[in-house]
Amino acid sequence: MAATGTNSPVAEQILQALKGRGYRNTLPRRTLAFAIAEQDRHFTAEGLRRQLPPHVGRATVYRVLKILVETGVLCRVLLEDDELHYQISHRDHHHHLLCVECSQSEDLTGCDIEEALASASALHGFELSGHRLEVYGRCRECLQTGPAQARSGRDVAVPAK
Amino acid sequence: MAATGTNSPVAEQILQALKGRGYRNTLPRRTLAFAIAEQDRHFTAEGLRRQLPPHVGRATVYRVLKILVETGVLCRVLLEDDELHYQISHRDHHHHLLCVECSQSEDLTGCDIEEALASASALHGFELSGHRLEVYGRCRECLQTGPAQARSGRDVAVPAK
DNA sequence: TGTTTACAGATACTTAGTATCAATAATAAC
DNA sequence: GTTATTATTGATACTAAGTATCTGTAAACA
Repeated sequence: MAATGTNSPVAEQILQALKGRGYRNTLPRRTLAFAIAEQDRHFTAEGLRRQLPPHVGRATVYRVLKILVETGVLCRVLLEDDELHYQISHRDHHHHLLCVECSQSEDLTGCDIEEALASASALHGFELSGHRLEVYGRCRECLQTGPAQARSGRDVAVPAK
Repeated sequence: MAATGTNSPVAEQILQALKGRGYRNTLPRRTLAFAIAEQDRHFTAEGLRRQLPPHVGRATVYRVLKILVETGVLCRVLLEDDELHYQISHRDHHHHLLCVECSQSEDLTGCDIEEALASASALHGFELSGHRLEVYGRCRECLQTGPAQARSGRDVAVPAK
């Protein structure tokens, strides 16, 4: 079959995940899988759609994205400006270090907030059920190339005061 | 004037904050201030609007909310389902413990993630600029009244998988 | 009391996503 | 291979949340 000609392990992985869940292997889904595999940054649903041939409908894009998030293939990341993006997920529950300059993202490792959260919640009498954490900053590459620039504007994702 | 008759310290505080920033004291803003003061949970822009007399326009509601967030009077909280809510802010940068059952929220104290984040980011070569953290769970009251209930469904704000 | 100008509300638009539904194409059955 | 079943598609319309624009209005201040 045509599409598989372009050998893309990531796309194959996505299609496998769908197959494993009993979803059919359709042309739009293959198209989506290859398009997603080509993203090297996090992306929005609409941004992705713009990169697809026009015959792939909006609804289909959203439908497939939803399935892929449920399947664990993609995860959703929330940017500082509240924009919701998607990216390939490499592990189960994890957090992201998001570069506000180049949109690169890394999985945050070496940060054990789970324990701290658990004990803090306990102090409040809360039974912890989940949390969401996104971390924003500038990545190594951007720090090297672009000289830090007066860093104007808000620096945290909360009321600028 | 009618509205100020109802003595509400919170509303007064909101109006003061606006005044201090050079914003005019208008009828719609007074109406909004009193309505916000009456909220005992976090609320959405639309939800708030529905509680207002119809002559207060949509645009006005969103405009005032934006100003109040910038002013630090309100802060935005993000629920597990990505819904954006607003609530009165008591301090500068802080996080929330959100009860998924009764929508109560508490400021999370006794949780020093800043340091952990800083060192973890450093490991990745990131220069930290901000973060966002929301914690979900069940509050003391809900734990006592409603017996924990099989806790079906997702328990974390990440791909169900 | 009048003038300036911020603000209001109406309206239209945008973005992100969902619901509906008839036509189509994967898959399974034969 | 052909056919039947049914998931999936894309079009369309809709919703929710928010922004842009614009004209009339009303605060604030002199």
